[in-house]
Order: sequence, then C-alpha cells, then structure tokens
Amino acid sequence: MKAANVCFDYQMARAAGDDVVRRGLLELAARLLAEGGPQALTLRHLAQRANCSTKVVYILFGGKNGLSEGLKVEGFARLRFTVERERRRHRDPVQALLPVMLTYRSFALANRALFGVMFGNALPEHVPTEYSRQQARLALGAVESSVAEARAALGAGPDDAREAAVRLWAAVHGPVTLEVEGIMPFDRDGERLARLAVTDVLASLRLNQPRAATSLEKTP
Amino acid sequence: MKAANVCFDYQMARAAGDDVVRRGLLELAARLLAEGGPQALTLRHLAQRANCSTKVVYILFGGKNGLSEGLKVEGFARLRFTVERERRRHRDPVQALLPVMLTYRSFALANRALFGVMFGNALPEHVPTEYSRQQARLALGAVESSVAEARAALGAGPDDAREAAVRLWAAVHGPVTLEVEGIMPFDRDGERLARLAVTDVLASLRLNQPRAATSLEKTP
DNA sequence: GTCAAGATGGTAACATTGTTACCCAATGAA
DNA sequence: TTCATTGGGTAACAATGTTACCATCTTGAC
Repeated sequence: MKAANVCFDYQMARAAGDDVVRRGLLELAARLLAEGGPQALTLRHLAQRANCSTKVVYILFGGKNGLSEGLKVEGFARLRFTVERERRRHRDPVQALLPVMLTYRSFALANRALFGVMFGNALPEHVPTEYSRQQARLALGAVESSVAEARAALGAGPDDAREAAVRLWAAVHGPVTLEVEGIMPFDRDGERLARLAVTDVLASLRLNQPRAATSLEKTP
Repeated sequence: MKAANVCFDYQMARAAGDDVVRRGLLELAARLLAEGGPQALTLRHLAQRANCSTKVVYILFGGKNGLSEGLKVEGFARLRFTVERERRRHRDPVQALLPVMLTYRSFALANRALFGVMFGNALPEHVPTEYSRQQARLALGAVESSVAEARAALGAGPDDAREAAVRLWAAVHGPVTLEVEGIMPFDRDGERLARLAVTDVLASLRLNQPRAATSLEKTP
C-alpha cells in the first residue's frame, strides 16, 4: 500500500510512540476540517489519508466524540498561543489590549472550521468535556493576564481581572461569530464592528486611554 | 395506521391545503428539536410523528436543507415577534432598550435548539439562503426601530440607527452564545454579563441615561 | 527457547441517516 | 371513458459512526 498522504503516514509515525500518532492524527484532522469543512471530517477519510484503519481512532480517541474533543483542545491551545504571541509584541500593556482582542477575530477568520468546532456545534451532538472547558479557561487566562498588566500599568481599572476578561471575550465573540458564520445582517465591516465592541467594553472598564501615567500608589 | 401524534397529523392537515401542512410540519419539527436536540430532528422521526412518509418533506421543502431553512425562518420570525412585543410593553423608548435587548437572551434560553439552528451550525452543512438572511434582517429591524425611537426621544444618539442596532445585537449575541452553548469559562451570571454587554454599548452610543429630557431642537 | 496471553489493528458487518428510483393511485382534461 | 400528470408510499442506495470477529504481533513466564 502506498503512502496516501505526505503530511502524515500512520505506519511511519507508529514507530515513534502513541503521542506522535495522536498529534499527527489531530493535525491531519484539522487539515481535513480546514480543507473541506465539517462534512469532510469523516473517520473513513481520515483513516484513508492517514493510511490506517478507522479502528485507530477508536483506540486512541475512543471514537469521533473523542476526536472532536481533541480538536477542540487543540484549537484552544492554538488560540491561546496566538493571543499570547500578540500580547508579547507590545510594550505598553494598555495599548496592547485592543490588538490582543482583535487577534480573536484573526484567529476565527484564519481557522473558520476549527472555530466552528470550538464554539459552534459544528460536530453534531458533541458533549464538551471538563478538560476542553479547562483549555478554554487557559486561553481566556491570556486575556486575563493582559487585563491585569494593563490595570497595573494604569494604576486603575477593574478589580476583577477575570470578569473583565470574560466581558472582553464575550464582547468580541459576538460580532466575530456573526461574521464568521455568515449571519451578519447588512454586510458591514467586520473588523470595525469587532473593534467597536472591544473599545466599548474597554471604555466601560476605564482601560481605554493611557491617561498620563500617574505614579500614585494604589491607595485612593 | 393510528394517529401518531396529537400535535399534528398529516392526513388531517392535508385536506386544508399545503400551507397548513407546511406550517404543521415546521411546528412539529421545532417541537422535535426542542425535545431531543438536533440529533432528534430526523426525517424519519418527523415523518413517523406526522403520520406520513419522508417523501412529503422532499415535496414541500426539497429535503432536509429546506426544512432547516424553514426552521431558521420560523425562528427569526419568533424572535422578531418576541422583541416587538417587549418593545411595545414600554412607554419610554430609552428605558426600553435594555429590556428589549435582554429579550434576546430570554429567547435563546427558552429555545436553545432553535437558537442553535438559527446561529450555530447545528444542522450540518446548511447553506443559509438569502431568504433566511432577509428574515434575520427583519428581526434586526425591530431593534433598529427601538434605537430610532430612543434617539428621537432623546433628541440625540447615533445617526445610523442600523449600525447601532447591529452593534447592540452583536454585543448581546456574544455572552448569550457563550452561555447557551455551555462554553462560558468560569461560570458566571449570564444575565449580568448580557446586561453589562448591552449597557456598555448603550453608553458608547449615548443612549443609556434618560438625561433630563430637553426640548431642544436637534440642531446643536 | 517456547508457549500462552494480551494488546494492536484490519475487515467486514450493522444501524442509522439523507436521498432517490420505482411504482401505485387519484384526479382532472380531452 | 381514457390518458397523462401529479402526489405520495415503499424500498433500495450511499455514506457514516460503531462494533464484532479475527489475524498478527509483542511480551513475559517458565
């Protein structure tokens, strides 16, 4: 049997241990998803492209639910990485907040299908596991750190960085979801709507303007 | 064959014309969806409960895609009705804005599965038609009217009521989606998050406070 | 070194889905 | 009356997730 795919060959990866196989299958699954949408992610397609049988998915992931779960976790890990990278690109943590949140939109547009798996119910009847929710929390943690840094730099801002992060996340999630799912009524500039959504919340949190950095102590 | 369902019997509705059949099938489909989630909405289930064959769905809707489309349109019609009803319950159009937007959340919680069909891709590989997008626009129109009324009452507010409506819609859509899909990291009060999201945008639009109603002309 | 036991994984069958080919019946027009 | 057309039921088909069965391969005890 000839190798069916240059990206990942099961028979080759098998020699390197289960972790490599798992990772390779997940990457291939993500590629199938990106190429042909959710309907293209079939156990048989995956097995064929990976040069193995569908049984392997059942051994390593326990079935398609497990594979979806793995994809979800993978997606949140990538999102977290993307957000963190953008966060590090900025010196001023206050000025960083807006671009960091807009990274959410870039990620969604660049990984539409994966985004659909992570948030929408692109894969039918998938029950999210506690583990995947934990991964989502980790991704949100990057935003939370960003908020905390900005607050520290301003000497002001919300007490509850976690709640502020959730509000920012939710604010950007709305327009991005509407845009990426193609439901946005009245075609509008998605980037502009996302930016407005973020700045509205930032203004409410008093995290928008890098007002002349006062060296006051934190006590009022 | 005995009647399989008290809600809708195909053989009985047939005598009343196609529109009744279409409406009855849609209502039954929505009920199946609400009762058992997207996986319970099967053409065979639907046909069995309706006491007919799956062929009828193909004749009236053209297949499952058409049925999903019909459900989507039905959902947007219901959403619009709900929003309009809430809008009429208030005298002061400015004070109405927040409860009107929160109706979005009530609707999503009361019709989780239908909401998933309307916005998430709960039904696989559904391509939204221009007609369904038009229905979504109609539902958004209710919000737009609400914004326009508030602006008129205040003698101020955004010039572009449509853009303001889209921003409000997107703002509330984020937290509601995260809540209803069960992805909200760190369990939070969904109602509070939705309210904050709306008020943040309202503040940005200067539509929040019914500041002492000035009888000034609109010119500055 | 040999043999048994357990894991690994491929094949094929099964149940369920959307979809459609085939066919029957009814209804209306010529 | 007869024929054609349309509505609609049955059953078959293709694709999918899942699993029973079985071959093969490793591995550890004696």
